[in-house]
Amino acid sequence: MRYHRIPDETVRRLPVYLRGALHLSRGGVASASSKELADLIGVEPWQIRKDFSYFGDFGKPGVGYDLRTLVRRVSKVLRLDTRQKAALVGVGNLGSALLTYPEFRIYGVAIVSAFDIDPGKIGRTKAGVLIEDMAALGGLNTRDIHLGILAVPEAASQEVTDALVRTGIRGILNFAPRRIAVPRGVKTITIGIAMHLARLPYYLPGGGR
Amino acid sequence: MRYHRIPDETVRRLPVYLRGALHLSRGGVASASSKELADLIGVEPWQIRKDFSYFGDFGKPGVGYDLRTLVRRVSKVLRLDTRQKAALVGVGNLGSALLTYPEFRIYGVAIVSAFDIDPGKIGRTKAGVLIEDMAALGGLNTRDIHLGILAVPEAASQEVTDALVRTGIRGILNFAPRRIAVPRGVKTITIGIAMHLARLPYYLPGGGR
DNA sequence: GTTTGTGAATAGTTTCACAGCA
DNA sequence: TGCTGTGAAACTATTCACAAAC
Repeated sequence: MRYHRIPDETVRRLPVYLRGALHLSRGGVASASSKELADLIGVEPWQIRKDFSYFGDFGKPGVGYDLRTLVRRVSKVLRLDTRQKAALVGVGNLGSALLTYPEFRIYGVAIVSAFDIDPGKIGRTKAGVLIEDMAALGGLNTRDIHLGILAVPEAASQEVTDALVRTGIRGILNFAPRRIAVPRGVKTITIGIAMHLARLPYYLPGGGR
Repeated sequence: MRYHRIPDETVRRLPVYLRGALHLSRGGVASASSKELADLIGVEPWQIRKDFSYFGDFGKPGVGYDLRTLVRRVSKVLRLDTRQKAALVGVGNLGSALLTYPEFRIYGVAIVSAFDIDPGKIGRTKAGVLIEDMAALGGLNTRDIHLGILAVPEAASQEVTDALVRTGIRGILNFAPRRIAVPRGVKTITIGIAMHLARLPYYLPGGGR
């Protein structure tokens, strides 16, 4: 195995592989070949082998991958081997849905803190998480929380981002429909839900493009 | 201008440009250069010019792009020049949030139909949309609905997808955390919310990768 | 002078095909 | 024999730099 930088596209696929491996593993399967894994999750086997080769060398020729090892190695690369905590900002419709979203558990990421600006929500508890006043956003640095989930209206997104960065957040999952500015060393991933829906019609058949 | 196939990555960025252009246009601005647009939305100017060059030729050297023209051309390419209708399946927490999601309006896409399996929800109205019985999913082909939004649990996703395809849906925005199988001619875009969050820790600083 | 549109150069990603290990 | 790991080839996308248009 050679020490390559791991391509971003590979990093993007790792959670997919991890989910598939966990699924098989929990079903009692001990090992799987790249082909079996690929068929399960809908990619090509060589893609999986190539991706694994960047941090590599835990497959056995003639056999496949030991799933426990696979899960451990991929988790470690993604830093999901230690439990990650996230703070949610914006407990509106989307934020509320995220608070109860079951999928985060699989990856060992938990929303442990929530903030909103609405006095009607502040002080209440949702999905076991106390909703705090956004004006008092802070102290996350001392609580080992380094991930933020941004589910506020566009107009507030940059301001809230700045507050998150000040209190030590180093990774932000952003649902506001625009790029947010962050200093070097802070990573943002923007999910533009409406933008994804908006490009779907392009691919509709007929109409002669 | 030459007739290139438009790269997928360009198609992905078009809704971003469209949103920026609409924003400026509504603020009373008549035209903008690639640099102005780029600064607004956080990309590089040459990227915008290159992207536009694929379906091209509506900028004026020395001046920039007329925003009305830009909006019209990009909308046409994305097929957002005619109002698009979407059906939502799964009115849980996430589905409910999507029903009230204001961003879809900007692109002229509307959720006009919703389905669920829960008898407690069927027959009720949410955000002005009647929730119908998922068992009766059909007839969308006669209602000019060709987009589907899938917000059901993973276990139901393939089955529901098949039903959607049978009733004429040709584009699916999938929130279930796995690839869904569709026949040729049907496009799916999967948004794996948890998977995006799961790759965020990889980019956290420190830890010596 | 300013800004577009685009070939050419560079960078990044996917796919192939096969040597080598179990 | 079956499957991994990986160079090399093919493909796709980004970035540059500049001639032409206004």
